[in-house]
Amino acid sequence: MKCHAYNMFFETIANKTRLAILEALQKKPMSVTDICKSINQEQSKVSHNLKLLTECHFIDVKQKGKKRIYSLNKETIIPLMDLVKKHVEKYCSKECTRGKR
Amino acid sequence: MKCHAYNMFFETIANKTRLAILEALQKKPMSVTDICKSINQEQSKVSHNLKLLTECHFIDVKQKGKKRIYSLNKETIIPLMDLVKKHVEKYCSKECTRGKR
DNA sequence: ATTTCATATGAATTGCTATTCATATGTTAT
DNA sequence: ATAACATATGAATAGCAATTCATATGAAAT
Repeated sequence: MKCHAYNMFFETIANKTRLAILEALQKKPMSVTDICKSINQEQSKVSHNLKLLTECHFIDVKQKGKKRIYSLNKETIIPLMDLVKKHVEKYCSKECTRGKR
Repeated sequence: MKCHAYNMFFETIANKTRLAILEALQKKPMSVTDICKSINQEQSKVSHNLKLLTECHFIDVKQKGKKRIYSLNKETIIPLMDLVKKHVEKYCSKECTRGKR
């Protein structure tokens, strides 16, 4: 197992802001400004996190006028989220043993 | 999306030590001591991390004599790792753009 | 009952990541 | 060329998780 790559994969996805971005992009591709509005977060914060998501190839960008349109890499993210959903539904449905850490 | 549960799922798995434990348990169920030897880490560190993995139902325990045998929840972890493996092979094969953060 | 082996746990500290703020860069229209 | 909009980036700080160390708990053997 390429442990470093795996670790980076999970570390990148294991973040409230980045998860919110990924969720937002499931609906449709969006510009940075739109993402900010959609998840109600500050622009520089969003940009920093978009960078990490892009580097991990969870999302793609293309320039469109002065905007940069980010879109989801559905091939990976959708099945991944499905897996997690199943797990969460099975084990965390009622009460989650553990609170926020 | 139950964002908190998703976040906890990923945060729990996004850790060098815990990934190593999960990998070790893919071979076979093991006691704490065996895990320590297998991944070459200290006992209290391993125990703390086993707790988190257990709370997320990534692993199970059963008592056997004075040992506690931990085993992998293969139903979730194996397909998950397969997904990540594919992604990593596709996008991170040669050079990973990004170094350790 | 006590010792030994096995594991868990609490609390302090270390270490790292996320956010923030200020500013730079890039793109288009005028 | 300059202004206005859109996004990216660097650096400092804030915030949180990981590790460590000491110790407690638990199980079985003597």
